[in-house]
Amino acid sequence: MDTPKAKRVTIADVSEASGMSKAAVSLILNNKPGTRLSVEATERVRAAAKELGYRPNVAAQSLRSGKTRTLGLISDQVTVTRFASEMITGILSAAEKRDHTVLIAETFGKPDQLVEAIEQMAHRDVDGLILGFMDSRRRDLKLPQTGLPTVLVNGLDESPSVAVLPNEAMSGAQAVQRVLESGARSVALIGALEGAEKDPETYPSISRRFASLRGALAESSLEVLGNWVLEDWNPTDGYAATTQMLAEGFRPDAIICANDRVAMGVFQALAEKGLVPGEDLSVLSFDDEIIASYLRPRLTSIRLPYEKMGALAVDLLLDRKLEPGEHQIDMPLIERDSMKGE
Amino acid sequence: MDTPKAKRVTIADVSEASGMSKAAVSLILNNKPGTRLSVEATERVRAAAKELGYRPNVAAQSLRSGKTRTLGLISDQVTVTRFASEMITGILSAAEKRDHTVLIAETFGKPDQLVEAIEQMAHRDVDGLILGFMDSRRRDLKLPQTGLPTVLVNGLDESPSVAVLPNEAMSGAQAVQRVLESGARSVALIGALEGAEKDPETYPSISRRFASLRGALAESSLEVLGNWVLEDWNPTDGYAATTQMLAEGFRPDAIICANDRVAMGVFQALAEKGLVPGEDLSVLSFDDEIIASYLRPRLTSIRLPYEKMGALAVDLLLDRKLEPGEHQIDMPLIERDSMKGE
DNA sequence: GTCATGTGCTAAATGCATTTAGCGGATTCT
DNA sequence: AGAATCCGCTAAATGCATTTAGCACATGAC
Repeated sequence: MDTPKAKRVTIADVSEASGMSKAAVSLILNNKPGTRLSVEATERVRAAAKELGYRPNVAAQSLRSGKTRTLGLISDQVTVTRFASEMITGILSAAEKRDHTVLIAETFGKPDQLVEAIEQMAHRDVDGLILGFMDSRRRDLKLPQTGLPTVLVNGLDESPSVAVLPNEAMSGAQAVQRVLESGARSVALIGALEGAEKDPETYPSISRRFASLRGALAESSLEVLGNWVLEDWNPTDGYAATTQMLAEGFRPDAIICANDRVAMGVFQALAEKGLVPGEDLSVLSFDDEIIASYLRPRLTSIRLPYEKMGALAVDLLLDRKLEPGEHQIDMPLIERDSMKGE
Repeated sequence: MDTPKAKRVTIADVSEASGMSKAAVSLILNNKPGTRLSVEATERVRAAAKELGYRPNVAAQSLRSGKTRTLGLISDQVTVTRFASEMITGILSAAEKRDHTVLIAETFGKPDQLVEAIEQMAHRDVDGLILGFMDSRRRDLKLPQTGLPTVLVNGLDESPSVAVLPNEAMSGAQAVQRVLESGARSVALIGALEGAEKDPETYPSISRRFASLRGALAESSLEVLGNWVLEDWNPTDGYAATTQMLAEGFRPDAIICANDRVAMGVFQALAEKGLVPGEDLSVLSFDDEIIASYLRPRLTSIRLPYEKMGALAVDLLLDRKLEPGEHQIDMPLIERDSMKGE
């Protein structure tokens, strides 16, 4: 029908072409140490392999070795926010560097889909599993016992596990530092989430972010204006809090926002009063979502380093660094136009 | 070291446990038609397989059949915008429905990386290839001859190929229809891209979007105000055009924006003049990126249906519908708060 | 009773790469 | 010279599922 039977080149073909046995070919092409094959033989084989365009059959290799050179990524959400995509990018490039490929599945946050996906992956004999989460809660994952080496990215399990998290313990201090450099004397903190902040076991990232923030604030000379607790971290929430704050007569030199979506609402409220971030006051935020660069002026934000987190997960898996515990990645401050000073 | 040798359950184990041959087990478990095995035998085998938790070894199956039940997705960008993620979601669920898994690679738009990725995928014996693009230009892809069935999503090749595109030929008419329903008499079209609009061969989506828009506008009773050509489709461009438009005294009943990023800039310019979309005038946009729902008021937008496009690509591949040509997916209008009427 | 069919099932080949045990010849040691 | 060692290389086993050819027995036709 199609091409006249584009037969696959196998090791047998290379063996025949080079006049050596299949065993010799395999030994040579895999650079096995301790073998005693002659230089000419080695060269003949390599030449023949190249000539024929030989590529070992991955299925056959897997069948023999039990290894697939494939990693599984199971994410709760691929679709929303820049995070999942960036994590995927990090994982993809790290895996490619080490000659592995990546199988992807998505659970939409449903526990049974997670189990299903894990079993799928186990069935496909992946060499390791990465579980990615879009919000870093601690969950009771109830992972099926597959024996697969597993790393969680941006999440924790009730059971001990290997986890990669953003270094939120430093993030707040960094923010306060930058606010001080802006020359501010007073600051408003918009976006505490009451439940989350007081439950560090369940919400490691949020609680650490705020603990770090409040600790640094307390040690600083900054005057903290009001206490702006939100229901949620959406633009509407930031907008409402800021409108209220301005109506109550507060006029901070700087605003620290819980995240970029909150900051977006803050920007809108400020714009309505003719206040321009970066000129009339400073605004600093967390996460560095895509909207941070869309906003006018562009938003300075402390970035969630998903790409590096994904890459580290791959390395941990492939280097067999699998003692349960947390690995943390620093969060860089992405300087744009919403902060005064510097 | 680990578990005491968690040996894999093979077909031989099932064979032994059920007292039937391996051949019989394979025949039964695969529901081969035309076989004449007794009902009791069939049941014994199924019971044994279930009991032991037998799962066929994928590598062995692939080795035998030459099929891997794996699809390759190569995307130029996973990281930016919601599109790639959504395409991945569509592909993932469609593939899962048909019991296939998906291998993913990213090229960052670099042609040599594309070739590299395709060869990787071919080497891994994927059953089909999906090439995803974030902006739908026609490109000279120079695909290596792998013989792999291939579908392009949101892109075209110079050579004939199977492609899935959004149905932009309808999108403009739909937009104009909605603007008429809003009760508008006049409209401004913000965001023509001169080069792209006049080069339908290279920019099928943009040119069709605008051709459709202009055609429908000409047939309608609407007065079209000004001609707002942009350099690029970023918030800044939309902001600048709108500011200028308002300064020149234009005051359209409705604004149609080239895409959501442009609309974001339009919103900012309107806000500065105290104009509220959905109340003082209507704003309609294209793409339905995440920011569309972040904006205040939330932006009504005609959606790029990436998820369905991805899913269709999978079906085309698995159904072997591979005659070169275009498949189009309708673009739904996502109603939110920025349009009057209805 | 004999030949032809039908029935239920299995042995063995196959796909491909990897790895171990070991063969035959050359060299070195005693 | 005979034994021990080394060298360069290969035959064959292995991993697992699928599929084809065909075996042994039962049933039916004449």
